[in-house]
This record gives sequence, structure tokens and C-alpha cells, in this order.
Amino acid sequence: MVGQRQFDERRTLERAREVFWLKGYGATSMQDIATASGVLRGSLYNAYRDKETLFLRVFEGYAEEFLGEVARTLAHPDVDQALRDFFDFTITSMTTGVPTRGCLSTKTAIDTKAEGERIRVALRELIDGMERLLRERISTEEARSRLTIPPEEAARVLITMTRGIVVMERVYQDPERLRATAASLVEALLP
Amino acid sequence: MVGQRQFDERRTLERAREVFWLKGYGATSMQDIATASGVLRGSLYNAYRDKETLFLRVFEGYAEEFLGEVARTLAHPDVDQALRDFFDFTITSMTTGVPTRGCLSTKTAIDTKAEGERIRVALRELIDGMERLLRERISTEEARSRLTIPPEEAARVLITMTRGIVVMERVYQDPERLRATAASLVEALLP
DNA sequence: ACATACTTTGACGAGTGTGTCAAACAAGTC
DNA sequence: GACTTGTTTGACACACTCGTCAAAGTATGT
Repeated sequence: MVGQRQFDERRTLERAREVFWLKGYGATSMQDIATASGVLRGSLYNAYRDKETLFLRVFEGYAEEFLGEVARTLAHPDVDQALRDFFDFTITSMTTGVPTRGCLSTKTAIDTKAEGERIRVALRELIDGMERLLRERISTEEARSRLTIPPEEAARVLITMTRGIVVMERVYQDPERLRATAASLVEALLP
Repeated sequence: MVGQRQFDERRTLERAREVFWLKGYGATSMQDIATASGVLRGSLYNAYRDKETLFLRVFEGYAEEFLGEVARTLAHPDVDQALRDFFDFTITSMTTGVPTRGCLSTKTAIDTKAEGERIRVALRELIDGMERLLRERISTEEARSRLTIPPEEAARVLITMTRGIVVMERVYQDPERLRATAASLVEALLP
């Protein structure tokens, strides 16, 4: 390679992720990312073409990490505990930072300035992935026998619940309340 | 009154609501509302001071109507049916329009440009109101005896679920899926 | 008819946004 | 040392944003 990239791409995407996460796609300007990363706006446009493409690049890494963490939390042998760990992880993730950062994928899903098809596809892939992990975890013979509804349906309910919890976090800013609600749902699914 | 308002306030707030609902608080400009209502920007500023105050005025009407509808849907004597009607109403509301408009309160809750305290208070009032209606409806002796978890917890789970459904609507744009998920939850709560 | 009190109107200031581009630059290759 | 190829840089064009304000307009009360 002859004319090679001068800036540290990992670090730049990391900073970009933080900004997108905190402010959301629509409210984040390329200048915000330039300032946060120390890379000039022009270089960002040269390297990533436009804001949407840069975002997709950032989101790719986010989704991968997130799914990895989810898989880890669900690994607990006890189904109840696995689900509690799962909710614990998502709640901790969204209530991290001051002010709390919330959930990147939910912010993006709701953002009217992020309605491009590429973004929606990326969102679907992440949620599909989470749903698959959940479904697989609660499809064991043991879990199946204890569930009040079929695992496929329970997985959908659980994944939908995580999205709802994100919204409630924004409104009430009370992690304990979120955990209690999550525990209530688990109790209803696995009495 | 001497110098009285020239424009039809009802109609103007109605149009403003439509725009805010479709585009979200942050992405809506005063010019958007001026264009949609036919009232000049200057007049809007004169009448409502600023964008946030105008929004709060709009949201007030929205919340009132919404709570009224919720109360009506929950009135069904059969608890299962009442909850199904409740979800049916929220899902129909968010999937109305082309493109579907989603949920105004959820869009506002997630919007990083709508983080003012007055807005958060208005959001809490609406959600608190919905929760109260739900809780009261499922606190009857009959409902209580059938619920898998206490009515207070069930109300929180239900309200959180509606917020999650809104997010899933944005991602998958599939009303049937939303109804199925809602039905699954009701099944888990009232087996 | 005239004063009053408010609304309407359109221009203004100041800031922000996206994306483009030509020129300067840097790092390998011949 | 010259060439190639991509990157960096800062300025540019253009559009949009919020909120303000002076001047013109208008319906009511006297």
C-alpha cells in the first residue's frame, strides 16, 4: 500500500461508537465524531464515504460484541439464572455512563433520521441473533417443561421485553425498577 | 380580547401533532409545522414561545386522548379480552399511516433532543396513567386469582411490553408478529 | 373615530449540518 | 530521485435550524 491511512482506525471507530451511542445517529454530526476522534471531517468522509456508511461500520462491531456478551450470559446451566444474567447484562449495559447511554440499537430503531434500508437490515440481524440465542437456550428439555408458553414464543416475548426496558430506562432512570420488571417476567415464564 | 388569534388553534395543534408523531420531536422543525398548518413560524413562536412548549401543548392533548382510549379498551368484562383489546388498540395506533407513524411517546422518550425535564415529566405522567389503568383492571378478585404474578408486577410487565412492541414495529414492520407476541405474553400471565 | 392590545409578517443574526474538492502531503515502488 | 497512489487538509457551496424583532395589521371597547 502506498498512500496509507494515517489515523488509528480501531480507536476512531471506538470513539465514533461512543458518540453515536450517547447522542444517537440522527443527532450526531460528523464534526462530533471528528472532534471526539481527532480525525478531520474530510478524512472521515474520504475513508467512509458518508455518515450512514460510517455508522454501519460502527454498528457492525457493536452488534458482534453485544451478541458475544449475550451468548456468554446465557451460558449459565440454570435457566432462571441464565435469563436473569441476560437481563442483568442488558440493563447494566444501558445504564452505564453519566448520563446513562441507553441502548444503541433501540435509539437507532426509533430514530427517524435512521430509516435507511441498510440500517434496518443491520438492526434486524442483531435482534434476530439475540432471539436465536435466547430461543436455543430455552429450548432444552428441562426449560421446555418448565415454560408456561412454547420457547419460540417465550424468546419473542423476552426480546421484546428488553426493548421495552430500554424505553422505561429513558423515562424513569431507575435500574432497580428495570431489574424488578425483568424478574417479574421471568417469574411469569418460569414459575 | 382585543388582538385575538387569527388561526384555528385546534386545527393547528392537530397538524403539529401529526408532524411530531411522524418525524419525532428532534427531527421536526418549526418550519415543518408552519408548512403543515399554514401558520407562519413567527406566529407559532408568538403563540407558544418555543418548540418545547408547543410540543408539550401537543403532547398534553395526545396523552389525554390516549388514556381515554386505553380506559375504553380495558373496559371489557373478560380480562383476557380486555388485555387483548388493549394491545390491539396500541398496535393499531402505531401501525396507522403510510409509512406507519409508530408511537409518539416512545419516539420522544428515546429522542436525545427531547431530554428536557418538562418533557420527561409529561412522559412519566402518561406512562404512570397507563400503568394505573392496567393495574386497576387486573386487580379484580377474578383476575388476581388467575394471574401467574401479582397484579402490580403484571401491570409493569404489560406496560413495559407495549414499549418493546413499539420498537419491534420499527424494526420488522409486521403488525401480525406484534399481535402474536402480545398474545403470548397474555397467555403467560393468564394461562 | 380613535386608542388599545394583541397578532401577523417577513427579514435578520448566528449557528449548525452534509458533502465536495483542489491542493498539499506521505510512503512505498521503480 | 522521480513516480504512483491514496490520504490529509481547509475552504467552499448550499441548505437548514432556532429564536428575535420592528413594522404593519386588525378586532374590540370607548
